[in-house]
Amino acid sequence: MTAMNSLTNEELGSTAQRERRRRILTATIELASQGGFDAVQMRAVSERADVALGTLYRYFPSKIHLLVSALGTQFERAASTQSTDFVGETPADRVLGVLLRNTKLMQRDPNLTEALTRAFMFADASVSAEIHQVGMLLTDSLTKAIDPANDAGPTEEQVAVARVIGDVWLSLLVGWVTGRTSADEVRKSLDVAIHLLLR
Amino acid sequence: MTAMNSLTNEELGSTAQRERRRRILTATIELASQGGFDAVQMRAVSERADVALGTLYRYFPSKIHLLVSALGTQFERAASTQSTDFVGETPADRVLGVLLRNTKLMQRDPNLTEALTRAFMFADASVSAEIHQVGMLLTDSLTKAIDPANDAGPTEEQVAVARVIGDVWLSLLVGWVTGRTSADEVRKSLDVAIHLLLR
DNA sequence: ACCCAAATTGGAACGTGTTCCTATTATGGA
DNA sequence: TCCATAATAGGAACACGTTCCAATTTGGGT
Repeated sequence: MTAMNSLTNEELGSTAQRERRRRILTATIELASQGGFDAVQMRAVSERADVALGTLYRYFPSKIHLLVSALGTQFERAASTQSTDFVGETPADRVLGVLLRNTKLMQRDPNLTEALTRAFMFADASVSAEIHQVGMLLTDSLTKAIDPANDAGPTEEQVAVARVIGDVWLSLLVGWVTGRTSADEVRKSLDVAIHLLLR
Repeated sequence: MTAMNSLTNEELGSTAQRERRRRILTATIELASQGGFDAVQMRAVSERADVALGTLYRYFPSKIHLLVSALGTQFERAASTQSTDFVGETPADRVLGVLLRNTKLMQRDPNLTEALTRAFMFADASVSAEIHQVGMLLTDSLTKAIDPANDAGPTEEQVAVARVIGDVWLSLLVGWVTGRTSADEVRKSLDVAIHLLLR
């Protein structure tokens, strides 16, 4: 109970509380989607979610915690809706498929992506729990794309490669979000990096 | 004259102005080194550099511009003091050498690294000029490490590989700065990534 | 040496993230 | 049902990045 972590859905007792948490995250994503990082203002979130400002801070101890948690829920949703349909002969093709689909999804809502990505990158050590959860989701989906048939879990090497690819993807996403890399350059660089790493 | 970019040393007319700029960057690095990103407060920088707050903003239009520019000067200094002494037989060894040395340098001053890295990652499109400069310095030093004897400039492929390696390094640095990756993990992951990319 | 434009100073003011406090409301055990 | 405790509401207050302004200083051209 360190007041340092976001409250997860599981440790919330009553239905009303889970409902509050859901409203907060929904409001966050709506605001982010409309105006990006800057539009996610804590007062605005609390009003739209119909909670007091103090309550918002009890659920999420900072704007960054809030946004990274929102990113986590988005990733969970994405992971649950696409887990099994890998296309492609080679690991490189499948991984590229997964990442291009994710990239396209995110580029369809640039404001939301900007908000979530910048929060992720700006997060400090106090957000490591929330960050770690997102990192795991990403690495998992990549190792599965590398080796979909494997039930025994990925090898150390596969995890290492997946991590590197995830890192590259994140860097490229940051470049795109911050306007220094075009969508097309992201695709090309991703292609280059993946084929270098999975050959 | 869009007031959107940091003033570079070259476009500063008088000696007094160059001196002011130097004082500002020195103050920035000192404060960052002592207390990290949060300690670089614009009022504190202006006081320590003995410039008015408004002047500070005339030289650097935001805290992020200021920190990314400071990062640029650090990179320049590092690049000028180490440019020619590559050790190692293979490109992978030489690149690893360069990045491990840089990593060690940065890990010796964690607060400074935290401040500069987070600024770099948080920067938006308005900082692209400053960002681009840093990116060039990094990519250059990597392509030189890959192929030191080459006077004709790197190939497209070499640049692509260098960029990917730079991205991975930045992501790892962010992980370390935010406390989710240990220094040892950074070394190991770097080793893995480089040997995957340069083989 | 003088004048004008630009640069600098010093500080007030504003916006937004964060903290804090008191009054009120919900919750769970006796 | 009643009480003790926690949770929430409502909003003031504070910190720091940023903007703005009036007064002063600096520097270059004549």
